[in-house]
Amino acid sequence: MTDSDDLMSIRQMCAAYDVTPRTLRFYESKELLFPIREGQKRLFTKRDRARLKLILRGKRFGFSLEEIRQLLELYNIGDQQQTQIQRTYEIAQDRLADMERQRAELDEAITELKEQLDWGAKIIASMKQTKKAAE
Amino acid sequence: MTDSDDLMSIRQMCAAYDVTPRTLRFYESKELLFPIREGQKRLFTKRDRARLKLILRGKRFGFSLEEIRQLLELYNIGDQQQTQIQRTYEIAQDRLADMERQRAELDEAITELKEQLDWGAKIIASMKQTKKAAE
DNA sequence: CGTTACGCTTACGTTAACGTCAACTTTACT
DNA sequence: AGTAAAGTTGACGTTAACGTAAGCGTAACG
Repeated sequence: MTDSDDLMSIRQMCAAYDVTPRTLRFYESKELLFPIREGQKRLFTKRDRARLKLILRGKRFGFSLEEIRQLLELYNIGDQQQTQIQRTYEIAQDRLADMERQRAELDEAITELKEQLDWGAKIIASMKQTKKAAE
Repeated sequence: MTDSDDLMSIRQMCAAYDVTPRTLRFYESKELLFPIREGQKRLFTKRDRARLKLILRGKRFGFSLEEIRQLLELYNIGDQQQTQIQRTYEIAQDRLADMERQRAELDEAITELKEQLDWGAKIIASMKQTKKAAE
């Protein structure tokens, strides 16, 4: 078991994470991924895969790729100067606050939506009753 | 207190909900709002304002305008035929499930992000210590 | 009666995040 | 050698949700 089974082709990546080649190349162009090259071809490392997972999850929360790129720097924290770290740290704090606000609103909306649904269900039920009575 | 103080001009709407005229006209064109007309001019009713609030909240959760439009039909449930109601009802059920999944993921992400931040904070602290020691 | 304010329509411009060719090259069979 | 599979780099197309500017109507104000 060498280091090489740590590397994946673009197709393998696509299959594994359900994305297109275009997407992976796009992410590379945006400096979200840094696959190494074997000649022309891209080879994705374990690190790229970890990053991709975070990217995909980030997207599900509505983060922009640029925001995700900044968050990813948290994982590179050792590379940066202290001021940079502080900045990144602050960005993440803000994001966290945003997310918690979002969750609170989401809770509210879920509750209200559920009420709406109950209401709708009751109307449907009453309509069925009316229909039955008319038969 | 007649019915007329129930009506707002486009500018009043913009001020009240922090949106642009363009946005309101756009929402109308997409059949999310239905302001009445006084000559050429739009007059927004209480109903439009209620809808706008829901639209803006929907957006904060990353719903598309089209999805929001469908959700808004829930509030119009009396107007529809039974099959239509059923469809809308199902759509809302699905959305609700989506939202709950989203919340679960959000909870997870918040937890992980918090851990990352703790980690970052510790590193920063230790760096300050090191710096102090060097002085 | 001119101009400022508000409003309208039409229509082209913009950003994000890819999709979708086209036109190669390289590698892998057969 | 022929060809199919997998990969590459441009470069233009697409959708959503407005922004922005042009050109026009009208209504109140000084």
